[in-house]
Amino acid sequence: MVTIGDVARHAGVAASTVSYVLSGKRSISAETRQRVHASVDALGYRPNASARALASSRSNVLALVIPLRAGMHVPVMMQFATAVVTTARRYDHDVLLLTADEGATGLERVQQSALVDAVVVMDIELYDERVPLLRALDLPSILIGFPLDAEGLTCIDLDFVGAAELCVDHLADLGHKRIALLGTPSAVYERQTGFAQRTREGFRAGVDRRGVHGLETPCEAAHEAVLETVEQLLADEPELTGLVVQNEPIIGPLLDVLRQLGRRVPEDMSVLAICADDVAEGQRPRLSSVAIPAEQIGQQAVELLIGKLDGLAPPAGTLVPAELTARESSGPAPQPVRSTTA
Amino acid sequence: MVTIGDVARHAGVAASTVSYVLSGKRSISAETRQRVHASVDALGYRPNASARALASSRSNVLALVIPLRAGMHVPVMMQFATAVVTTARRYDHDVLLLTADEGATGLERVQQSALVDAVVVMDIELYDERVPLLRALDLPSILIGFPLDAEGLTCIDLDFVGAAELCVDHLADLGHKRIALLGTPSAVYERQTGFAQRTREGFRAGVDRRGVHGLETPCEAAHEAVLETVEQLLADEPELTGLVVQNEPIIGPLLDVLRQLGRRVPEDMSVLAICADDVAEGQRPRLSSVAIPAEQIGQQAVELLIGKLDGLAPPAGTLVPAELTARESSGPAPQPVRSTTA
DNA sequence: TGGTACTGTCGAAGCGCTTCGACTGTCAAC
DNA sequence: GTTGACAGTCGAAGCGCTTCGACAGTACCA
Repeated sequence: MVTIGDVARHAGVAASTVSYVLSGKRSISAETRQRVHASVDALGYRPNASARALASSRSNVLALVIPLRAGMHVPVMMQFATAVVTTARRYDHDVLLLTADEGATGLERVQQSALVDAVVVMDIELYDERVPLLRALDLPSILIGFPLDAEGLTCIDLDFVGAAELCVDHLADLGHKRIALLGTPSAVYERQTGFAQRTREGFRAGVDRRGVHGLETPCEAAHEAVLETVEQLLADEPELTGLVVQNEPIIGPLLDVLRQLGRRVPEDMSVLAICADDVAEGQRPRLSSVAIPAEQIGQQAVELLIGKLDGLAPPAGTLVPAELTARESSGPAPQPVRSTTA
Repeated sequence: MVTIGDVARHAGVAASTVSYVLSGKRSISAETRQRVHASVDALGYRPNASARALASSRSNVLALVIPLRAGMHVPVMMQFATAVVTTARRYDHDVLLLTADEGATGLERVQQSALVDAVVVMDIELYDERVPLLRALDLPSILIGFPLDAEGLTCIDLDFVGAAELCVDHLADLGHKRIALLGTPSAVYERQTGFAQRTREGFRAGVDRRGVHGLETPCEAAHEAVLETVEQLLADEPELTGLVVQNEPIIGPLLDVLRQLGRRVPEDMSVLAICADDVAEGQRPRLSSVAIPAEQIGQQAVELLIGKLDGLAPPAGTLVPAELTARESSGPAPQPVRSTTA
């Protein structure tokens, strides 16, 4: 193991000089700088993370709290996680993985033991138990998702209210009068998960504003559940012609169910999804959708956090604007037919 | 921030005594021990991780290298990751997340900077570039998956050869004569990913041993690709009556395609999957399957690793035995029909 | 020509912990 | 009564780094 002292000796300078060359915190002559860098390379020096953390009280590690709960769609979470790790690395930070089941305790632990400098928290509920803790603990943090009371916290998320409104507008523009929101499993609503609640809120607002008729229902992930839910929806509203889906795992089954029930997409039923673009593209017909830009959000979250660590004042809340991409699954509302087929 | 010195003062002992009480590395009188614990609680003391790591050259952090590659099934990986984190916590360790795209470099980095004590590597290829590095780097490691040459390394995985053989045997026992392996996307084979290769190997061995006729094909994840692949399979082998699937995301589409092609499961076609139990249970009909016990493997991996850190000699390779659960999707082979239906 | 202001470098202190060796009693054994 | 062994505790050193203050040297201005 080669230490900073070895490098200093090799380069014929003091250890502190090596430190300053590496950190750039004081000006060093070009010549010395070069010599030090040469020695670093020659010896293959790599600073010891613990020593550095101890001396500087900065570990260069971020914690990422990922949810492991019922009804969460795993691939999307993974995209967030990946973006967080990749971006953190770009700013010379590593990422410690905390599972949400360690809950608030875990946050306290990593902060008090100075394991991490800051934390990224995913899957925020409207009344999240971690929120008061985060406010109290002076550990810089960013939430991916908005609690009801975001006072004093930095949050970022897709504008789900806007996403739902965009969907309603799109359908209304196409002439649909009776539409439904096929949501997440009910457990997600019961937990008061922010994104689900806000989507519902946006849906309601859109429906009111456009004067169309809107139904809402949660939906579990199993194939059978999808069938039942859709049948129920059609029983409640036989003239239903538009569906907004916020529930990635049921997208495949939903399209099957519609086929099975003899409803063509988009001729008889327009389907709009709030999901990752590749999922939308992967369906047949390709789904019109509002993308969940997980990568962008994850990246921006880390950048805001790093900014905070550098003393920048971040915006309190960042809503990433929703964008709708029209593909093949949405079209003009079918004309209501009476029994006049000949 | 309360330090060990504060605790010592509060308890009226030396700092080293506090340290020994906490680590148990020297015997301490019951009375002192109690006093120290009382002070720890009273002050809310939590050892500083960096200081501890620096002094003891043990960070109590494990690295987890997760794959982010084409064709990997995300939910299963997540199960591994979760099991690893949960188990690590049980042994008082944390988990640092490394993405595979930092590759070998990442491993070198975390080792040289003494960020982690050991590493869990997932998604091993037969000729994995990280394998020689892991052998060279003296960083305790465990691989989830087997490279071709596992000499000097500790590996653990499901016995995929056995899993495939079990599937072939099950079908052969039911009288099936012509079966096929519907595998992972071809990118996974091209990478020479161990689990895919070994499954294929077991399939071939089983087919030979039982004297049945076996086809093999990779399959991409899109719905259309599944349709094409199955049609091709049926064109090549019209009398096909058994399918072994190792490709979680296509399971849903596959069942649809079979329905669409008018093949009833299991009356006309038996389907066996190698997948997580909840996925198998979630289908209609419920799939007969060989489970991928991600949780168990992840847990055992960490336990082996912690053992290694404590100086225990681990077994070189651990193959978790495959187990087949017969559910509703497999049944006796249909009798071959000529055109004698009336 | 002296004062001022940098620039570039060094040495030492200190981050909070572990661990080694040393010291003090106690108690059993001879 | 020594002697040894051992349990229980302490102090000091040191892990590898950052950072602060000091200081020499150079440059510039009055």
